[in-house]
Amino acid sequence: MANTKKMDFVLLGLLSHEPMTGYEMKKRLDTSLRFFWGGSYGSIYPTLNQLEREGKVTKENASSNGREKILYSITDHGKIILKEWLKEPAKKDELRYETLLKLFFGKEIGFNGTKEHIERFEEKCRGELHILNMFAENLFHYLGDDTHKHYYLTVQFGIKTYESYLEWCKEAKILIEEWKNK
Amino acid sequence: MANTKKMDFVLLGLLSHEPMTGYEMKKRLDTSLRFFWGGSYGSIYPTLNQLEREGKVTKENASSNGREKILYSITDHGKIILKEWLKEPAKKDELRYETLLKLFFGKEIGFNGTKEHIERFEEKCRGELHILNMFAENLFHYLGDDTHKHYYLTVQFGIKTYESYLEWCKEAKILIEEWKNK
DNA sequence: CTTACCATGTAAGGCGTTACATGATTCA
DNA sequence: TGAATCATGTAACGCCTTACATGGTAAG
Repeated sequence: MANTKKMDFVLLGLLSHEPMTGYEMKKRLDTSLRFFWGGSYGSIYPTLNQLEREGKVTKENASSNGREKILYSITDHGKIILKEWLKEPAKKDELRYETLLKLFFGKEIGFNGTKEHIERFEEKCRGELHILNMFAENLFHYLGDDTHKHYYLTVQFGIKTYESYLEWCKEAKILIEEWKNK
Repeated sequence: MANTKKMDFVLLGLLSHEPMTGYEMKKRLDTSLRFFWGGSYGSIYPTLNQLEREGKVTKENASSNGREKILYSITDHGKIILKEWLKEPAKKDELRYETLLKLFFGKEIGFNGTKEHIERFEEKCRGELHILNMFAENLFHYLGDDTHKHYYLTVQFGIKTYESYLEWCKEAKILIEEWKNK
């Protein structure tokens, strides 16, 4: 069964930016990467241990006072593995929208139900777009740095995407109104 | 552990359009739904049997000559279950793009590597957009029918999305050229 | 003093893909 | 006659989330 797991590369990638704890990696997944990737502690911590066994990261005890804390760093070997993967073409770009599924089968609930789904989606998009715009604004001050430049590209991708979603929402609602009144 | 499985609703939804075989459902997943949903035989056939045990679909032997063939139909109970789910707000709209992951960590391979990823992505988008445009053209002749109207909405969503992806590719490549020459 | 946050980890179990297994028909 | 397509299904196994378990610190 093939290697479909990406978490190791995600964690190596984060550590290529700077050493950090597992907890911090989770936060990055929930903020910077949240638009296009995710992951839970249940997959982060075991993967981190696996990476250490494979010599791709090193642990360093950074507990202060009584608070447990493990700082992870990427090794040279880890960097090589990461680079190899980064150079390979991306294999899977996948979108899974329940909203579209419900729209596709929407005949069963009628245009009013469909419209409600679109309006909920619209609200969510506005929220996401707002967050991404803030990210972009902040990032703008750090564009001297290559890491931030790459980050910026993905943020711009998100902004473009959500803007087009919102346009679609508008048009879709107009279409539905037309269809309803016929 | 919660019910995260959606395949039952997908199959019920397809059968709400018309009775069909498991093989045909797989084809729909690979064509009409391919932009926003997927699934393999390994999850289709077992789910179909489960749905029958639950009284949500019925089987009908439609073998002709020696070729095995099972036609599935949705039951009244199945329709009720489907409608209930359709009325609920969508819970998860998820995008997982390896391309964006490789871009995010792109510092490790430099702007040339990043640019290659974008160009590959661009080509893929052009292909997808071409397919979606053909779908839209064909669908245009069937817009009298509500099922096709809902299908049309999702196709328009895909078209908008890929068009914005292509715009982003163009802009991202310009940015990268600027960054490279500095 | 209590809530939010920092911090690490395991166990159970669901979900879904890949690979395998089988066999008929249609078309070039 | 060989390749593509129609057609159904199972087994192994990997991956990931949810829920649980634990405990310290900072701020109000």
